Amino acid sequence: MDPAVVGRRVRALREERGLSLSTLARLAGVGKATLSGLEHGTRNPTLETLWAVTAQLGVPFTALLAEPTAEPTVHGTAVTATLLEVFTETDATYELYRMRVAPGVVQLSPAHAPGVTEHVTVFAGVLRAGPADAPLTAPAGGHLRWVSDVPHTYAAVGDEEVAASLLLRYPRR
Amino acid sequence: MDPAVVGRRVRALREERGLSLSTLARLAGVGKATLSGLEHGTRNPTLETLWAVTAQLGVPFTALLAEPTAEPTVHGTAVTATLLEVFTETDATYELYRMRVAPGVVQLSPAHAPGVTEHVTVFAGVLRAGPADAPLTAPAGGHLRWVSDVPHTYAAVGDEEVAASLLLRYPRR
DNA sequence: CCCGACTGTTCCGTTTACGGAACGTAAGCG
DNA sequence: CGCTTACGTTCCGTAAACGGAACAGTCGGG
Repeated sequence: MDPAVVGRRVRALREERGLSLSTLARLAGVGKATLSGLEHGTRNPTLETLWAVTAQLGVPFTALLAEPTAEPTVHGTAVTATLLEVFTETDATYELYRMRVAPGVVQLSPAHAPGVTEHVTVFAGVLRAGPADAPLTAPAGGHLRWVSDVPHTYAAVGDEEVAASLLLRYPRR
Repeated sequence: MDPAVVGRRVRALREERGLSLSTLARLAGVGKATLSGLEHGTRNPTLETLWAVTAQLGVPFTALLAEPTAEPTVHGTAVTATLLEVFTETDATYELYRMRVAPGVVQLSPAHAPGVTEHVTVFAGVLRAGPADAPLTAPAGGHLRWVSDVPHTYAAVGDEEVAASLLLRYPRR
């Protein structure tokens, strides 16, 4: 586990909220040196420190700490996906994945059950995905949706690895 | 946050697995004194220590850090949202929320920073949301997207509560 | 009985995370 | 231009978390 990762996330969350390092340190009741070191990953923060900071940011620990292990991960030729959450509703079940697509390879996935749809939101890179005969393209920040009861493909456009979230919707039969 | 709670959970998890304190300490690469103090709540463990111990137990941090209910960031009258994950990319950070919208109320939320976009995928119910002057509508399985640097609204259409996932995208400055 | 191997706790010297103060820097204002 | 205010980083003495060793207690075998 990389403390630098935690640091970057804290900094990102702080800046999203428009808080300065000084004010967050004051609100959380920790020293500025502590917070600075935490964000830089040059310190090994204490549970108490982490708690104080995350409480001020209104963020659960989960959001800060990359999942350690035991997460179901699916590996394909180009795609690796880790299951984050499963939402069960009355008429459908949703599976939320964190997805990464390696560049230079095209992955072909078989058809799912009838009515299954996929929603992809691209975080970084450019993704071409969708039905094998008519794939769609989306850049970072973009969103794709298709009905995946036909064979479909995933591919990164260009040299950059694609990061995205994948939401699978399985209608109740 | 009570360190004693964390300690009791670690001890419980360790004993469930039939591990002795000594062996867990050795496996995790921490001192026995450290682990003993951690389980008793008489220490304020370091991120590194927690990581080492939980990794050996095969347990995500979440399981340790009491907050079964977490903290729903109650946006207000109609919407309750809980932060599930934060994704940090090079040009943007993403916050993924689980969202529920109560029927019969319309919620108005203030504008976010420039460039922030919201992606909503509806799981159940019918959602009307988006810029206050031009809201969009989506049924279960549908998807909405808008730029949220203007005031925006959330409302459930009909009597059914809306369940959805909300993805907030904050571009890097 | 002892003995060895094991349990978990306590002691202790070293390492280091802590917060306050001092620092360099940048932006706003007369 | 100063002067002020706020920013984030670095310095530093103190407090405490760290691992190793020594400790008492318990079990099972020769």
